[in-house]
Amino acid sequence: MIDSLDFAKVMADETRQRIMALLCCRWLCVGDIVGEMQGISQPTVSHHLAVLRDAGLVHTRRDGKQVFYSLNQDEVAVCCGRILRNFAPQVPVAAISVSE
Amino acid sequence: MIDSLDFAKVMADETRQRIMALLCCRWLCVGDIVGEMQGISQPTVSHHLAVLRDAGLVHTRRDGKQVFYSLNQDEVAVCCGRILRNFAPQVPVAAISVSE
DNA sequence: GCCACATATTGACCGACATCGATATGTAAG
DNA sequence: CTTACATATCGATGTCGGTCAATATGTGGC
Repeated sequence: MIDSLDFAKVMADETRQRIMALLCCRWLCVGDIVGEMQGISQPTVSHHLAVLRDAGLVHTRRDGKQVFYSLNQDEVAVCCGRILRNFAPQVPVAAISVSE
Repeated sequence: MIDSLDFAKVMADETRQRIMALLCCRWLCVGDIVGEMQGISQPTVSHHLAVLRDAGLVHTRRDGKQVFYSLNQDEVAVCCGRILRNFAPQVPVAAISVSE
């Protein structure tokens, strides 16, 4: 349960957002993530996964030697709801464009 | 029109979020903002207002010697919508808690 | 014009964090 | 239990950005 500030800090990194995009709607193990992130070392990916894990923004599952991650979309939605409540209280929910 | 990454970077600072909260639903001039932000100097406040202005997250109005700012809630909502679209596409909009 | 006030910009400093190589930990196979 | 592989942690380095004092710019009054 992170607040708006911590959520923003976690999101405020390009590498992390790339990893989040990779993990959206699917499970990937660390090795596969490293494979998709050209130019980023394994320790760096592992570091970012730890940040995301500590923030509760990813799900984790171990399978043998591999550890799989996937994005916790519900938590993302909760954090966005918190930002909207704090900083856009007068905008009707229906007006928030989610499609396209 | 900033993307998810720049939006997160702008939001990822406590001082900026405090200023944004002050400017939510009302106009304040720089002097009044400085007055509310104890421990933060006028140049620092001005710097953060410039960041918010460049990001399009505040409205600006000059009145004589004073410059007034207020939060651009619509832009906040647009940016949150973008995050939801990118990182929570499978969460129904109705499930996003905005109240309370 | 000059002065007083409000805000913005500049330049320097410092802390936070992203990144890496090296190494440690964990796990399964043989 | 040793080896090989997958992931995590450590320590060092470099960069980015928040902060301030000092100064510049802008605005209205006289």
